[in-house]
Amino acid sequence: MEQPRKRAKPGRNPAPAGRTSRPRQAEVARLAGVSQATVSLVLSARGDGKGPAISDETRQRVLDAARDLGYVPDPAARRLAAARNNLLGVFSFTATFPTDVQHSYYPFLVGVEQEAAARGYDLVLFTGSSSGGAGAAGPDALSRVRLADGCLFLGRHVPRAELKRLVADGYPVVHLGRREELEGLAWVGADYVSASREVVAHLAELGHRRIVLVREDDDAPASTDRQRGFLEGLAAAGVPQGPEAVLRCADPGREITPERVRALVAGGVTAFVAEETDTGAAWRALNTAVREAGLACPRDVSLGLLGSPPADLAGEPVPMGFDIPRHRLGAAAVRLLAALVAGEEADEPLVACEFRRGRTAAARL
Amino acid sequence: MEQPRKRAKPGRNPAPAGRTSRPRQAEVARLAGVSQATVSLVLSARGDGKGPAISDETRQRVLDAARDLGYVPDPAARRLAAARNNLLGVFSFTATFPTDVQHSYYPFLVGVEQEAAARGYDLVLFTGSSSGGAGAAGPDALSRVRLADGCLFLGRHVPRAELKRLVADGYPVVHLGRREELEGLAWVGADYVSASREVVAHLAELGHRRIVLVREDDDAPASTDRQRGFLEGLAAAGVPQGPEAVLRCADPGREITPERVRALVAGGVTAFVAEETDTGAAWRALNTAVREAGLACPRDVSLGLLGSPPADLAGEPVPMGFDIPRHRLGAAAVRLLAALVAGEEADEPLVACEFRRGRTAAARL
DNA sequence: AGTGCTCGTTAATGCGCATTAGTAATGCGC
DNA sequence: GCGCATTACTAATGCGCATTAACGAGCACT
Repeated sequence: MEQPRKRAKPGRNPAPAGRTSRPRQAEVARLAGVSQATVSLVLSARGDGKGPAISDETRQRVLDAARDLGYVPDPAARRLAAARNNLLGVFSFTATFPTDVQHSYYPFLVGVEQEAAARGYDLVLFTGSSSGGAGAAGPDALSRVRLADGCLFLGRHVPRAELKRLVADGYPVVHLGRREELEGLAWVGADYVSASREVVAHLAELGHRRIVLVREDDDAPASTDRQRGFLEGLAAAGVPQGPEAVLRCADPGREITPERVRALVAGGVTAFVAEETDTGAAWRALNTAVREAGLACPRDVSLGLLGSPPADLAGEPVPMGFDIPRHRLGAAAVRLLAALVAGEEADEPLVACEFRRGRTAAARL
Repeated sequence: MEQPRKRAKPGRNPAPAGRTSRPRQAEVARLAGVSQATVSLVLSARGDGKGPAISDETRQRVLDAARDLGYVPDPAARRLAAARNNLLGVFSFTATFPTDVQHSYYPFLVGVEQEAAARGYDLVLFTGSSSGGAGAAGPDALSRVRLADGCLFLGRHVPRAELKRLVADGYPVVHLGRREELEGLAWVGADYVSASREVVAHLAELGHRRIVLVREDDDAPASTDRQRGFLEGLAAAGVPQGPEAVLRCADPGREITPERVRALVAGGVTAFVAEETDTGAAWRALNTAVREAGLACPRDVSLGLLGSPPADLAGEPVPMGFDIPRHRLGAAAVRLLAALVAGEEADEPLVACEFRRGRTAAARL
């Protein structure tokens, strides 16, 4: 029998002797007087008593030892060995905490966080924004997220190719906001269509027949959905007016002039709705034009906002419209992601927006 | 020689046959006709040509193979092998934030996020709500942060004992805000002393000689530092007035009355400064009292604010004072933490505040 | 006493990669 | 033609954990 030649041991150097590193399962095992395997069995005990049984006494010794040492499993090792580590990623290409608080994803993150915590997941924030500096963050920028069991994506600047790759690899991904162009991409979104329809319905109930939508020149789903809901609402109210009821402006501030508003009103229009965007330009322009046209808001014309007003208009009367349930959106996203991670075929429906009565809509004179 | 008994091979099952998983280095190696080690060497080539040399031809073959297969490294394995997971924790309690970050901790987090991203770290968010996992935050709640390579702590409600434990274990921890009571705790903070001194110096330059500080009844470092800077500023201006120049109020709203202000002004006081706190009570009270005393702000008395004004006073004239560079504070905290994680002995100095000229201070009449 | 069980625990293994000792091949000098 | 250095690559190892076959002890029943 050939005796294998004794070789020195290559591989990593031992850990730096000086610093006491985080405790490993091996240390817990030593302290508890059991094997590393036992520690793993105890600490990763699955709810369903499937695995090998462990006596209560041993279990307690292990738990005590783990607590005493402050043991925390290494997510990387966990992920490598078990293909999961109870970590959910949140990836955003724009900074997750933008300087402008109002546009931040924070309300959304609150929902995400709550739901994730409730399900025993921790959150890892992957930031794509500044990592590359000049943007060229390399093709593997997104692959960092694979450290987590699944990942939530925020923002519309998520590179298609990378996302597609993740999806194709079967990696659990959920996109915030409707995004159907990518086959197999799971997403959660607010139901702008229904909410917008509801706003129109409300105006119709108040007796309005001629209603105009002011929107920006953008083809994002958030915009087109609102328009669709608006038109559906008109149809439902029995006043289908076709696309001429929509004012699509590249620059609402310039195009929505007092004169134009006055002309429309003179032509029989009694209500306007504006879409919400990051800048709030449409709503802002509409408001200004109406005021400068010398029209009083709930009295002469009714106004609606398909979304929430910009923060700096907090002082103004609350506009009739709807609020986006960012909390619930976040929670829904996590639920969906958790289902994907678990291999289930969950299907999270659109999240409904909340109608807001406000003070800018009144019965038609 | 004892022949070790032949045993069956335990361990993981082979990967589920169905799904074609993404390629590993081994597959790339096979395709390129080299060993896995070579693939690793090629793909993780460090800039400094330290490692073993690889011929250009081999390198190219490997790169081609990797590209053909669409190879993407597994971050979990990468981090496991590298013995660090490039994760930084951010621990905060949602409920309350210390005075230094009260307005919003976004600016701080922005800095954290950017700096972390720039250094290749990802962030793990721990908050009061999620830290308990299944809800109740047990005594070992803080233990969870060990998941990360190091952790940033915000707020003063971090349990001392737990923090101490982490520090004692050599776990890299950085606290936001001066915190010297805990031996060995690294922290970053704004230099309130210098900034407050500068505010006083500015007033002195304008000719003010009798200046009064309005502060709340709190012994937080943020408060005492401001007072110290204030007194140092007086001394530097050659008008040391001792502690009687400080109005320490448990309830500024009640104690800083118009009468009192009028009396002080009658007694020769020409300028007031207030500390910034989470509530902004001192500044608010001072402002109100001055107005109700019938004094015009820059004309009759000059005012200074040792910090930034509360958000709801955004409409008022910008107060003379200083701004806390929250953004840079966040970045500094990450730099410090990264140094600790790397085992370096970095020492992040206090971060300077920015003087703000404002419109509430004028030359003494 | 032997057989067949269940229960509790452990040894051994691999996840995918980085690292490094070792080896084979080649060049170089004398 | 023999060291010796250099170059190019590979084998072996371990990171920390989960998994599972195997093992030993205890027990009941032939």
